[in-house]
Parts: sequence; structure tokens; C-alpha cells
Amino acid sequence: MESGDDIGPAGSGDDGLPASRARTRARTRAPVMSDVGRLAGVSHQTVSRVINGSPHVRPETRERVMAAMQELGYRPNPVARALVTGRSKTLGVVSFDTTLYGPASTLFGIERAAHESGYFIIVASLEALNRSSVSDAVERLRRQGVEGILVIAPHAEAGEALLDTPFDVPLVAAEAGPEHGAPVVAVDQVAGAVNATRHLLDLGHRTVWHITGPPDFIESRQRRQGWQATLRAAGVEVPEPLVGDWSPRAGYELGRQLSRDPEVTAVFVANDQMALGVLRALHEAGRDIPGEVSVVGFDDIPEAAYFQPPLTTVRQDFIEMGRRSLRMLLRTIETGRRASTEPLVPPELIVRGSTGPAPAR
Amino acid sequence: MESGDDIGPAGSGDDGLPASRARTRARTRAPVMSDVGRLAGVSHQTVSRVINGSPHVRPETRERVMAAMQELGYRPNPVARALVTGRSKTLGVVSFDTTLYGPASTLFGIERAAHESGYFIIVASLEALNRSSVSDAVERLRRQGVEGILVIAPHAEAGEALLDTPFDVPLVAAEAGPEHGAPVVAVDQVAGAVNATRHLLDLGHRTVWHITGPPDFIESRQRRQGWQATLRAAGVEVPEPLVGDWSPRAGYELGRQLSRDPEVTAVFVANDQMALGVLRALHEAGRDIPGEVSVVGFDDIPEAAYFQPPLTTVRQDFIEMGRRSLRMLLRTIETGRRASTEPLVPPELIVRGSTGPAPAR
DNA sequence: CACGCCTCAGTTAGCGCTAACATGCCGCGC
DNA sequence: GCGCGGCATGTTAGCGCTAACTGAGGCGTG
Repeated sequence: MESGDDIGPAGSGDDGLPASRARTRARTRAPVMSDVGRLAGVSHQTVSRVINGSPHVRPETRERVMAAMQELGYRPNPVARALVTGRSKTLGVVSFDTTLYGPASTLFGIERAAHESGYFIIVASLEALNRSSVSDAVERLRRQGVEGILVIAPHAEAGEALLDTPFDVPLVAAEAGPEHGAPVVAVDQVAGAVNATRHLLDLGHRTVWHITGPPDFIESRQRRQGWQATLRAAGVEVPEPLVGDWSPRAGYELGRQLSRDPEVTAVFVANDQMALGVLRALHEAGRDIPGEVSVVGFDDIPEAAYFQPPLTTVRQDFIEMGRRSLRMLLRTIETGRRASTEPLVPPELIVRGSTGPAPAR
Repeated sequence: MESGDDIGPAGSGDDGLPASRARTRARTRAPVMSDVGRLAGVSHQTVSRVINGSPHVRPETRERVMAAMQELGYRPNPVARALVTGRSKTLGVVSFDTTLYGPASTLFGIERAAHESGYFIIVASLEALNRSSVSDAVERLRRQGVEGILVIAPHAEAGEALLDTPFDVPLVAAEAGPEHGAPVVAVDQVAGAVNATRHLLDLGHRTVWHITGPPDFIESRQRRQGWQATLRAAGVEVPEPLVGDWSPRAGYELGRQLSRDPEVTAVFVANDQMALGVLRALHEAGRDIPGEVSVVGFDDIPEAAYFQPPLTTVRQDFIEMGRRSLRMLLRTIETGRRASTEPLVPPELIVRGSTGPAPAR
């Protein structure tokens, strides 16, 4: 791009050539199509043809137009184009707390994929996780004229909110339960929990305790379900699960409870942050990991490999999730009808140092 | 144009009542201002007045118009409005790796603040951290018609790229060094490093070792500078700093090096993730924390309080950073000229269990 | 009672672009 | 020689909205 240098504040001199106009008008009005046309000696429509790559333009004319655009530092006005074509080339993403690793990574994957497809992403983050705030965000994005909406909705109520969602806007949900109106892209939480639990049982543990996330998160429910099903299938006792809130603090508090019970030799924690708290509580209680107690987390946050001991956990490929959901949204936009739900993305068990054979009794 | 109802596949019958059209056209063309006007028995301009809260509308008329909007499910077309007003109510954010806690939180703060001010945020994340990719992202956002741009630019080269940036778009840099063309909002990294280092010296440590971030990050440089200046001022030896890359892995590797040197009793690590690696390395080497070695991190990520031991660190208020930079950008847009750089946001030392008095020698 | 002025509404003219049609020109076949 | 079709371009008409003017009616003022 050559235009970089003709916009700066320094270019004051008038060297007589029309080229200097780009400089002097720096803070004037931006050039429009007909300005380009005038300079190139063609109509604005021909300029439009050049921009949109119409085949019916003589190469020579095309050259002249390009030169004129260059000279004026012309850039097409996307708003005007969007008005007439009805396509804004923007997509909306509704997300809760993009500070967390999961949503942040998903958003990142979405953005990357969108960029590759020539779309822009408008984010609307939620103040609170409830039905009306989701509908609200969706509504705001529609008002803004997005072509489609992606909802990162790990929360049950958020998922329900999608039912209120008007059908005239393409919409895809990521990380939501399968029970709602919109097509869903998600990681197979149940499978992840099954793998984690099975891993612990395979190590010889009599049964596996569980710390869940907040009950209104779909992921919490599904992980719990996978854990419970696995224990049932194995015909072992299903201990009462402890309910956390995803925070390391909750993990710590609940970990202290568990550490008092000598029966507890294996814990499946619903996310890595809580698992961190559990590790700490067990450590403080003098319980050896994995000698006396084994711990499995969920997510595989970048820190997990450096916990003490390194955390065995279930990896979710959030970036891939983002890409997939974007692809699905684009498909929905193109075909004009809601796509069906995609196959679940399989998670992967990453075995590290926080799990080991059950202690001899 | 009356063509609204001859577009849909279903709209064949003429049912006479305008009211019922709202239903039948559900999946047809979206209603526009004149549809509302017609239904309410006023001109489209009066509808516009109602929407924009003009005082010169009789309450009764206003009522009728509102009712008509309601009935048709009318929503104003933001694109058309943007075209005529020249204001898109969107801002662009350029950011590198929004997967990391810092940028993610800053983005979150920005988005919140933008929402409060009635703006939307378009994100453009960077593939790579270099000059051209930043200019590129800025360019893309301009093309999209944003009113202003916020660059989260912790990287030196990214900061330099701002120099290439055209002056005709309001632009604010967050987390950048002060040396560039754009106004900057940032946390006082030097002060943070000084506090951390001073804290360790005050505990009686002879000197303080340092693990830096990648040298091309401004934050790395400033933290290193604050650390070095403090040691110099105290008249103590300045050990050669070790260079990391922000990752826990790097912290671990470098921590292992440090753990071999019995002289090392205090380490200031440039971020919490690397500090985690250091804790682990020291632990494996059998060095007691904080008995034998004290460790201080930087950032205060949510996990830090649950490391073993809980990490003493320097807290940066990323959300506040986001808010401030957004405020500054809006000011720039309103006043039409680039604001001057804001005073630095002071960080806060959070003392936890990873630091203690120097061991007796 | 004429005049000015305010209130409330309507009419008109774009914003910058694309889509659809119109036009002039060329070469071709009969 | 003349019509005909395709190419390269111009002209016109909007997209849905706001801004700016226009106009009708009501009311206070000298």
C-alpha cells in the first residue's frame, strides 16, 4: 500500500501535480467514487466495476481507474455498500465473561476464522447470565445489522434464551446444550467426563468423587452426568458430588472437605481452576498427590502442566470449536436455513502427574 | 415502494387490513420507516422524529407511531442511519492473542465501557506481532468504517507500527510504550517492578534475581528497568537477568537454572505464568518457598492466590485500563484531535505466601 | 387586526454505493 | 447494405435513513 505517506500531516508543499491533492485534502472530505471517476475520466459506475472485478472493463480503463484510486487514496465506503447490498460482512458474537480461558479462546478461534472468510466480528459481552440479557445482546447485535449471530452459551438459561430468539437471523450456539432451537457446536462433555472417570477407575480406585461447576452450566451437568454414568456402569458407589463455582477458591474450600475423608482417593474436578484449589487443599492437609489422592481436571489451561503435581486433565480444543461454529454460521447464512447440529468435538484426556494407582489399603 | 408484500412466497392474498401484514410478512421483507408511517397515518419523517426523540411531536402522534412500530416489529436500519450521519457507532480494537489473561481482560473492560457509551466493538486480532500486521489490522478496521481504533500493543514493534498509522482516524494505544505517535493508556510497569523488588530487598534479601519476558515486549523492558534501577539505588549487585517468553514452561526451565545456585534467595518474575513454572522448579529442587527462596510474580491472574505457596505478585487492573483507554478514545473522537497521554495507572503489590525474610546465612 | 413566531407536520434532497436498464459501437452473416 | 448480438460504458433509480427546508395552523403582541 502506497497511501501511507500521503496522509501524514507533513505534506504541505504544492508541487503542481494533481498527485499533491491527496496530501492537501488529508483532513477534508474523503474521496468518493465519482471523484475517482472524474479523475480517471469515466463514470462512477465504471469505478464500481473495477472495484468489484467486473470482466466488462477494458484493461486500459481499469488501469486508469486504479491509478486514480491510488492517487486520491480512495477507499470504498463499506456502509454505503452494505446499505445497497444488504450485506454488512459483520457477525455478532454474544459471550459471557471473555476473561475466562474457555470463552476467550473460543472467541479467538471465531475471530480468526471470520477474518479468513472476510467477515468482521462484533462482540457483545453479557453483564449477567440470564435469559433477558442474552436476548438483549442478540437484539442489540441485530439492530447493528449483523448478518448472523454466534452465541457462546455455556449456561442453561442462556440456552433457553435462544428459544426467544427470532428466526429471521442466522444463529449458531457454541457450547450449549442440544435441547434448544438453534444448531449447536460443542465439545463432547460427557465423553470427556467418562474418560476422566474411567481413567481413575482403571487405576484401581474404588470410586471417584466429583466437584461440579455451578449447576446452571450445561457443562457442569454433562460432566456430572458422564461421571455418574461411568460409576454406575462400573457398579460402584456414587458419592454425593460437591458443588463449586469454577473458581480456585471453591476448589480449595471443597478440597479441604474432601481431604478430611480418608476414603477419598480419587477426585474428578469439573475444571482446572478448581482443581488447582483442590491440589492446594490436599497439599496443606498433608495428603500426597498422587500417592494418596489422584486428581483430574477439565479444560487443560496452559498453566495445568505446571501445577504441583502437573495436572491430569481433559483437553478441549476451544479454538477448533470457534472455527467450527463459525463455519456452521456461514453455512447457515449462505443456505438461508438453520443448519443441523454438528457432531460433537471429542475431547482428549491428558495424563500427567496428578493421577496414579490407588493406594494399597 | 409498495413491493414489500410481493416478495415473499406466501404473500398472495390481499386481506385489506394493514394490521395483519405484520404477521404475514414475518419472513418477508423487514418493515421500513415508511411502512410504519403509513400504518400510523404519518410521514416517514415523523417516524424518524419519534425515534430520535424530537420534542416537536404531539404526544398522541407519538403514541400512534410507537404502536405502529410495535405492531410491525420495526427496527431502524443502522446501516442507513450510519450512511447519512457518517457515524457508525462502532470502534475497532486491535489486539494480539486475546487468549492471554491480560489482553482478554483489557478487551473485556473496553467492551463493557463501549456498551455503556452506546458503541459497538469490532475486534481484529493479529496473526503475528509485527509492524505490517498491525498496520494491516488498522487498515481493515478503517475500511470497515469504525469511528476510532484502540490498539492493545504491548509489543515494541506493534508500537512502532502506530507511527505508520494515518492521522485521520482517532486512535489510542493501550499497554504501549510512551514513545509513539498515539496517546497511550498504560499501567505503570516500572513502579510495579520497583515495588516488587523493594519488597524483596526490604525482607532482607541481599539482591534480587529477575526473569524477564520476551525482550521485544515493552512490559518486559519496563519491568526489567524498574528492577534494575531499584537494585542500583540500593547499591547491591545486579545479577544477569534470565530471559523468558511468558510461558510457564520458560519459567520452569529458568527456575531450574536458578535452583542450582544457592546464592539465589529472591526472584522477581515478569509474569505469573512464568512464576508458576519457577515455583514448580524450585519445589522439585527441594528448595523451600519462602523459607529459602522468595518469588514475586506480575499480573495477579485469578489462579495466583492458589499456587503453592500463594503467589506474591503485582496486580494490574486490566479492566480499568480498558475503561480508561475507551474513555480517552471517545474524547478523541468528540474533540476531533488526539488527546494527550493519560497518567499511568498505578499497580498494586499483593503480598502472599511466596515471599518471606531472607534465610539466615 | 396584521404581523411575527412557535408548534407540528410534510416534502425534498441527498449520504455513497450497486443493480438494472440504456446507449453507442463494432464485427458478423445474409 | 442492414439488422443483430455482444462488448464497454453511461444513466437512472433506488437502498433506508436524516437534515433542511416548507407550510399550515394557533396565539400573543403592538
